[in-house]
Amino acid sequence: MNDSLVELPGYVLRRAASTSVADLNQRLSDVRLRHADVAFLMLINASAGITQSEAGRILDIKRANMVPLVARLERRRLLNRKQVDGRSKALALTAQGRATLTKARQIVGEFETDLMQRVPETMRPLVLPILTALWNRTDD
Amino acid sequence: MNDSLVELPGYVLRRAASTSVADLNQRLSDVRLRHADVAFLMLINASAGITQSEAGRILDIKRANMVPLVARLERRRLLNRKQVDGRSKALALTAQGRATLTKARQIVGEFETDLMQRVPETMRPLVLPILTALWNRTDD
DNA sequence: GTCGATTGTTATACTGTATAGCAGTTTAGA
DNA sequence: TCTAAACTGCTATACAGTATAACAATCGAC
Repeated sequence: MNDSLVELPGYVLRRAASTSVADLNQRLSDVRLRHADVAFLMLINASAGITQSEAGRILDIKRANMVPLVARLERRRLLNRKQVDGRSKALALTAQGRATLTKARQIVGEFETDLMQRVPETMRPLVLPILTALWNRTDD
Repeated sequence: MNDSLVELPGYVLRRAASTSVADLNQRLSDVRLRHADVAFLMLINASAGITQSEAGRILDIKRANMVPLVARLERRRLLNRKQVDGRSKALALTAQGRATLTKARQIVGEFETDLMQRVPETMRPLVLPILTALWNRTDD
């Protein structure tokens, strides 16, 4: 069996993800957000009125861990919550949240561009299909 | 700009890595190891006599964090340390370490196979090249 | 031979993530 | 309709991973 780490797709996948997360987080420090915050804000923006639980399911964030995440972004007035029934709370971006998201999106866009640029041009069209296949969204 | 998370390679990369790490860790619980342990053991096996610091540099593990990692594996008699000069300690696998690594390698092999199987056959040859390019090993 | 760099180490802190349990609410079926 | 099961947000807590700072001992280069 092959015993060099750099030839194990699983290992390289982990390392690639960890360096790219670090890179993105550093870039996002300009807007005092982390990568998970931006994913969360993007989701709310695209699905206004979504509940915490539902957002957690989509982003794979446990209910318990959504609490401090939402609280922090609410404290910064980037989103607000509205009781939709006795249990659920609907999330929506504030105007400030949308403005901050616009800035964050710019940063993410540059990051994604730079990320793709690392891949030789001929392979680029396969990056997303391959990563999506590796994700295997059904069993996460 | 594109605003769907599932179309952002960076996001999909993170999710793919996180589900695959969880998967591998679960499989490795049979031998009471985690993915980082196996990478470490594989490196020592391939480079007997490597020092802690050097291993840390290769695996991107901080010197301070190597200490409990090495201590735990040494306590389990999977590796031993030999003072090579006044500072450095050379790492090597014990017989038990090699035996455990053999089992772990089997598990990793199955994991890697299953991982690749998720990707349509025609794209498979590009998985490693693309992941390696995304890793961008020079700036980690 | 001295000074800067390196090694292993301790202590510490922060992030991310996981589980268990709780009160209140909703929903589905007997 | 009533009840049991499922769901929601939440608290408390724990653990893994990772980061920094500082230290003593040692090494290496000039």
